[in-house]
Amino acid sequence: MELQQIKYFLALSEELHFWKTSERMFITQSALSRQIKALEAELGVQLFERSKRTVKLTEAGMFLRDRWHPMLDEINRVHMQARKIHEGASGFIRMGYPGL
Amino acid sequence: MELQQIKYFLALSEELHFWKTSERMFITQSALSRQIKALEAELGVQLFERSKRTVKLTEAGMFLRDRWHPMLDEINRVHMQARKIHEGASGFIRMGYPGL
DNA sequence: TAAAAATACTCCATAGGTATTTTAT
DNA sequence: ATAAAATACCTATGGAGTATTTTTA
Repeated sequence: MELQQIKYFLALSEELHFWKTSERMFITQSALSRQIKALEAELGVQLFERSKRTVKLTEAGMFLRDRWHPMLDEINRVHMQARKIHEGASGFIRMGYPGL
Repeated sequence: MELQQIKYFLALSEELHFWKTSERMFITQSALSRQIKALEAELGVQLFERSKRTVKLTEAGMFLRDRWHPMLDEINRVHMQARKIHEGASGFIRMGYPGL
């Protein structure tokens, strides 16, 4: 299970349309289809019900959408905070060596 | 940034030793070194200070360790819950077709 | 000089693209 | 007939292994 797959899943869970989602995620419909399938296989959880003309979330899919979405936001927030700490730290080092 | 890299990072943040960590994660020291480097590059954040004989966490590294660790636990918990929902749902379907 | 991390090179697994097939309307 | 998802096939990127180099204690 990789973050990229979760991002694909969240996008598809909003669009509920493989083609539109693949465009939005800058991959092909084919690649998206396979990634979603791989995610479902690895989780052992069916995420969508495809009736060949419509795509909708399963109950487990809705559950994961509701949990994963805020988690990815949190990952981004934490990343940004870590950058600030890093920049603060390296800024401090630079201040210690004026002129370099 | 991928979950596998975060797992490598968390393991290394506990061991503070590339060789021991690589053994524990079932990869080579070389692969671990590159993955940590790739993670640092992608985040734009230095995670460890290597003084060629010792490895220690930077301030940003400590921050990320403290945030990411519970997040990965949460991901696992959510996964397990989703499996239960899936099994419940498919179990229910089976109950609707007794004999199949 | 010994222990530990980084690097150069190689190989392979897999993510992604193109083209095609299948299916429901 | 058309729109949409799945699949077969191919390519290329990058993750991992082996061997080697670099570094400092």
